[in-house]
Amino acid sequence: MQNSPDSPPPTLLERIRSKITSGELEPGNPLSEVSLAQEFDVSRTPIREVLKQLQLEGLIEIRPKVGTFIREPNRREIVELFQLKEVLEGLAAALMARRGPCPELDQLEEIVAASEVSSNAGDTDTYASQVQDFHQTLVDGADNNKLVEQYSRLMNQLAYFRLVRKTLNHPGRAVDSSREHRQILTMIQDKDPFGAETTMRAHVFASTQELLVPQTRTTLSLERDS
Amino acid sequence: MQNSPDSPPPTLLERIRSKITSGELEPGNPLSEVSLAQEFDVSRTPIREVLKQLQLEGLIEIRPKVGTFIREPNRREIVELFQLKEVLEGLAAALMARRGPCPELDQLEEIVAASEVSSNAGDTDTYASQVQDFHQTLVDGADNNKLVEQYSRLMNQLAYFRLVRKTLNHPGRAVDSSREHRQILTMIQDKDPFGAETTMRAHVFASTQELLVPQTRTTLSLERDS
DNA sequence: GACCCTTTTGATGCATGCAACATAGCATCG
DNA sequence: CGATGCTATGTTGCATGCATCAAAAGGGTC
Repeated sequence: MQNSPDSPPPTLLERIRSKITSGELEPGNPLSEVSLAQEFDVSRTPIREVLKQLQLEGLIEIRPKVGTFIREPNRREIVELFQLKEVLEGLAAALMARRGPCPELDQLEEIVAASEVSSNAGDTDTYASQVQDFHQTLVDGADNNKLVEQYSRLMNQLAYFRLVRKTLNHPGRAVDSSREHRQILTMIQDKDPFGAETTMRAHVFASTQELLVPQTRTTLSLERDS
Repeated sequence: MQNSPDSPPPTLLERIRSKITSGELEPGNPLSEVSLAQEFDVSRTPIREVLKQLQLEGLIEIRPKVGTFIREPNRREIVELFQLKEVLEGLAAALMARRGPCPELDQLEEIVAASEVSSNAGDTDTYASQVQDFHQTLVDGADNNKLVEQYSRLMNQLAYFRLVRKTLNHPGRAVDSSREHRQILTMIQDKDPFGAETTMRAHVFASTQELLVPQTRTTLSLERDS
């Protein structure tokens, strides 16, 4: 009994999507309908429906009569997606601050406390997953289902996990990031929507800059190792 | 030769979607696959693919083994969608202000000028379409394709056109709205991203309030008329 | 008359087969 | 030797048929 009773089995859509977002399949790789059909032991028809939807989500590209390929967002698209990420997470912070106490707020407190430990310890693996949790919990805590939907689509497109690790490898970013998380949490607890949103956006922007200009921090890492 | 050479014929997805968003089909109405297949002279297979995608967009609900129905967003969902609309259009205004001169900026100038005329004249029909143009042009002018995508999905879900008319029927709202448009335009021209975003968000918020609390303005209109 | 069980109906879910087309490899010709 | 046209192959696009299931309709019983 691996499954808890109320967790439905993942749909075909989710299973195929996770094959892509998990990085199991390289960008540019062709995705044959027949091979997917064999792999998941269904016919081509449901596979085709899934692929069409994944195309709509921007994860794959279906070139008619040619084939289906995993899409790799180019730099411009990544910038565009991060601009959206900034305002969506900013909105989440503001909504959560307005909302007041809720289960997600307690979770946030725990996550931030734990992440302060791991960031100071330099445990980037643990911290990376805590960063994920922080942002996801914040979006969930906004109590806006449509926001959750749009946000998850966005994160799927970014294949975010592939990128976060890179950022956090920049020494010093983890502790900075952790401090920013604490600030945001405090502002939410103080019911300061404007402050929470502004700080959140600055935080996302800073993380984005780390990602898009990786060289600067890498230079710093050399200093640390010496 | 109705079609201009570079405008592709609307896809099946677009045709069926427009049947829903145009209000041609009432919410709650069943959408049979076979009847749609007959109407568009294709088989059920492509229809099914389209319906699955429309479900993902939130426009319809597919109840397995039962049927497909046009979804009507409830009040809570509408509030959620407008919260998103606020930040997305705010982002668009900020990006456009940062961007500087562009074709869309000139279009905006023309639209605002024309809408000032129609709003003062009380021509709500004309003004309603100009409002549409204003917001769409602003989003287009942000030069962020992902934003355009998310925004259009959002507007489809809102079936916005059905609602705008109601708002503008509130006497006085049109002129207020028009004045706000002018303010936003000026701030974009002045390259003031923060001001443009803030004003845009306030504008969207005000319009939303008009929609969700229709009674207030009706009361005010009595005062104004007296 | 109300309730429950059975039947019927109509819808979707999926498998399969064929058609259409883009691409690559190869033979042919200049 | 290079360019061009042809053919082979693999892919998607779509139509159709059957299986499956939910909900309504009907009949029987209490």
